[in-house]
Amino acid sequence: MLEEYKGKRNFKISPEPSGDNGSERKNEYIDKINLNPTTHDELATIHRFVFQKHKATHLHFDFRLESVKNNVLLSWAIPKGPSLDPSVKRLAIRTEDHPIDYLTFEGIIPKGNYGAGSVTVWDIGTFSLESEIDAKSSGKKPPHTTSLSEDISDIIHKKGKVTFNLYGQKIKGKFSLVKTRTSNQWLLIKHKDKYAIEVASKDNKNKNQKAESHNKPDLTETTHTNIVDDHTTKIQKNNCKVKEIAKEHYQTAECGCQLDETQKDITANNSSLNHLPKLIFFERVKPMLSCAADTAFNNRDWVFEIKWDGIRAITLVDKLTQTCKIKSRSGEDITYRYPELENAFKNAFMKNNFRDFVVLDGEIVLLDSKGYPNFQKHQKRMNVTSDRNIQYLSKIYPVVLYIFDILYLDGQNLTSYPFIQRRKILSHLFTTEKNGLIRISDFVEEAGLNVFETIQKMNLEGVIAKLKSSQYVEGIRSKSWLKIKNVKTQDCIIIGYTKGEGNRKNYFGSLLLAAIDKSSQNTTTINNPKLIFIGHTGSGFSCGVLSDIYEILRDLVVSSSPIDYVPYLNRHTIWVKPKVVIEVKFTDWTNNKIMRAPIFQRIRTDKSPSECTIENTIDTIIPIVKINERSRENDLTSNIFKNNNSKMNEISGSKDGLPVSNVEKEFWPQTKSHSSVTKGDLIEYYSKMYTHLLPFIIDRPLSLSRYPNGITGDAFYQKDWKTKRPGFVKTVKVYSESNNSAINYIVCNNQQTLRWLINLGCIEIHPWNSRVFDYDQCDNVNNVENDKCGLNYPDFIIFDLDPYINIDTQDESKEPLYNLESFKATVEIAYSLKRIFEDLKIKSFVKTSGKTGLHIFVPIVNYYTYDQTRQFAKVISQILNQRVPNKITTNWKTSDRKGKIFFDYNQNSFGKTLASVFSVRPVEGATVSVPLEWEKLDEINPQEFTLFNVPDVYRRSNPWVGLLSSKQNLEEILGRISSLDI
DNA sequence: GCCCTTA
DNA sequence: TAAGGGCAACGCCTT
DNA sequence: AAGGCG
Repeated sequence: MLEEYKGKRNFKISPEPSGDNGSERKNEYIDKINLNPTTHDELATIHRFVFQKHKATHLHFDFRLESVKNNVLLSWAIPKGPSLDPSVKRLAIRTEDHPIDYLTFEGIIPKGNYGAGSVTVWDIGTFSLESEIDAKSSGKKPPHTTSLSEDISDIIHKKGKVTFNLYGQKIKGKFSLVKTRTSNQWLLIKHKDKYAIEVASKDNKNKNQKAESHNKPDLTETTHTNIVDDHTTKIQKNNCKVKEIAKEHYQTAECGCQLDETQKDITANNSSLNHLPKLIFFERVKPMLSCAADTAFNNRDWVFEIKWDGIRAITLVDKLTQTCKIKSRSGEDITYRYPELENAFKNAFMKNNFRDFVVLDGEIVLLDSKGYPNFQKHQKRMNVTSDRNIQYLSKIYPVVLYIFDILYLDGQNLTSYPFIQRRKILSHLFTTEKNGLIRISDFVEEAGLNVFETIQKMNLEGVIAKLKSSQYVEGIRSKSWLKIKNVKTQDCIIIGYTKGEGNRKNYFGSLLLAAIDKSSQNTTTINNPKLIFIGHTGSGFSCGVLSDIYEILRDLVVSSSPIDYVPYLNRHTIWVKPKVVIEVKFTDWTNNKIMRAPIFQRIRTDKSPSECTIENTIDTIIPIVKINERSRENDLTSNIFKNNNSKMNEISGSKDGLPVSNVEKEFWPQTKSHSSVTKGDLIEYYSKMYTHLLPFIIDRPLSLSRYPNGITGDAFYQKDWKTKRPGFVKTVKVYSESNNSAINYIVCNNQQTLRWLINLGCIEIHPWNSRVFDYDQCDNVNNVENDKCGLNYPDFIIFDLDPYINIDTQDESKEPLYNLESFKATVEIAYSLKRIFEDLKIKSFVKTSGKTGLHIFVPIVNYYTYDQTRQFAKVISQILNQRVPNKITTNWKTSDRKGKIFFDYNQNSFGKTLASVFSVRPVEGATVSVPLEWEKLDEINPQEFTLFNVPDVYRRSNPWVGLLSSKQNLEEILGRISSLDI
């Protein structure tokens, strides 16, 4: 009987009853529920039930009914617990039978076990099966008994429906359990009787009485106090006031997540939310959400507002400090993004009728010149973080704030007031200017259909219907706020599909859609209508439809696109004959005439492709860019075609299985001297060279310089890695004075990381000149400069020689020759430097920068700080300047550098980097920074060393092999400087 | 946003 | 029933 | 390039 129960549990670990205590019914449970059976027979007729509160992964209720016949507890898990409202059906999932002992079980099921979490008895009592009870006496005189001949387990197996009366301390009255079509799913429904509480009814006298009573103390208080789950322990340890408040709030919220709105409001009223300091209230409050509804309606109890297409914003306006604070739907502080709103509030402070502060709910909207919301423009603003851009954008694209609710006023929580009253308060509060940035969102009573018609004509996003009497329910999708979206629909022709991922890998991921563009009819004939691409849809398919459509499409596959021009592809595409018609809904047309967020609705077997025309839309049609105008799109398209037979698999699959992307992407465009170099070529180069490269970058923080679109595309620097990364990628947090916080640097200590970096578009690698000593110490302001961290102690002194730049003669045709000339001049200086080093008996190493300069490394023991090595380098630069007067400059100013070699000793500083040895440089020719023998330096042209030949040239020898082990002592060297001949 | 799974 | 996870679209900004 | 947002 209890095999399933036993099989799921390990009774050596779990305190739950094993179910092996024999079958004797014990009096003790009966005693607990205050019955005094006098005979054994009477005892046998008593059927008991229990509701247990089970804090497992989710808080839920376990409902158990005793089957005397089988000596087990029939069990259901009820996520939301019982409801006393007959109109509320509660899902009950049938779970395995439990032993009778479980009736009074309370305890903690340890982590890792089945049902891990705490179990408490929430209500316990007896029940009687309905069929045995005289309807009149139902609920009045509990008979507590059921005939021995009928057992609940029989009814359940036979009928899939059972009705019974519960006689508990919290839960009383008639209930039914009804089986649904899906296996194991039942519904627990309260019948109408004197215990029922109908929340929905308006003339309900027991308004304040809860339909559900999860918050009542548990019956077994004493036992319960021993049951402490992780969460409460944690909270109990914090006893500062704020945390106490947080605790209360959390606990009500924890229950509240399962409550319906009426009860949620009541708990909010009773909680300390009413007295919260303003900041705490503001920070904690979550926006109330709305449920989706299909159609608008007319109803006296409702009001209707425009659904503004913008960004939800909760605002704290503080009159005392003359500030406002705006937070987004997710709780992020976004005040700084909208300086114009801050200003507007400042100006409004004098003119409003509140004393202290208010908390408002609204939507930030960017309006176009005609006053219509423009979300696409808004997107350009909403993620911008740089101050300058924010200021600029706030002037050219200012936003407005439509306020539609007030949650808090001068220390008073208004969330439990009826909506209509809150709106009254709100309208008395502000005198808003007609074209000011702070506006109150209008509403219309009753006439929802009219409002919807109007917003449809205006092409707005939709309407929100709000129940006049409703309270503000935080963070909940409440049915008292309904969104009715102005959705558009479109019949489309499927022209292709992409492969699905994850559990959709055996089907398609999305469908490529096309329709007939009426506006270009003049270029087409009736027999050959012009199909244009209008987007991908990947949502709205149920399991069955997914496979149905897939089966249909598989027979229609063709080798190339059935339409002339597809502006972009998001992944590998399989084309199909344009035969199948579907209907999708979508929110709007984007600027490129692509549907925004299209959702599959249904297959239209009743329509032919020729009927799929695009309806006229109000917004202006912006012509789609031609292929030639957008080379990037062109590239993407061709890449995807090429991928079928490309070396993508060769590179990603066979070598090490690390994922790479867009290997065919052109990173260096073709030139007279070389064909184009792809990202795949770059990956191949580094995979050949990693043994040479890795020793020079291990344990060194990296500054990434990224070129995701090749050397001609936009590039950016990146130091702080904030998002996720593969497990093999090491990082180190380094304290930064300028940020007054730690920067999380990438460290490349293995081949996989190198591959990952290259795939991110890091053409070159920029390591620090010092290594991490202890990865856990560098984020500490006190350690970052001492030897615990290690990063302040470089391994080499570096000299960066850059040839003169002649700004006047930037003529690309002369470039190679010109470069060689300046390189030769740099070599001369390098040799002079080398002679100084020889005089000082210093070992030095040279590499090309990969461009026209040279990098000279003097390896040292890492005992000296950057400040010391920089001083040393400065001394060397002075000596050099005396030996070769007027040939070098250490001045950054380019005018000063004209005709001279720039000798940069300032690179010997904390956090400064150079492109590492064997780095490919993002310049024409895909040249590489290569190490050289000093003697060979005047024989080579740095342009000769490219990503293509370096692996071969350096396969056998590496002039820098001894570098890392040649750790020289600066003090000895300094001793020799004084006796140096200039 | 939608579907599916989970309890 | 309803919350959470997985999978999709598009355009945008960020690093 | 990849993540995150609405």
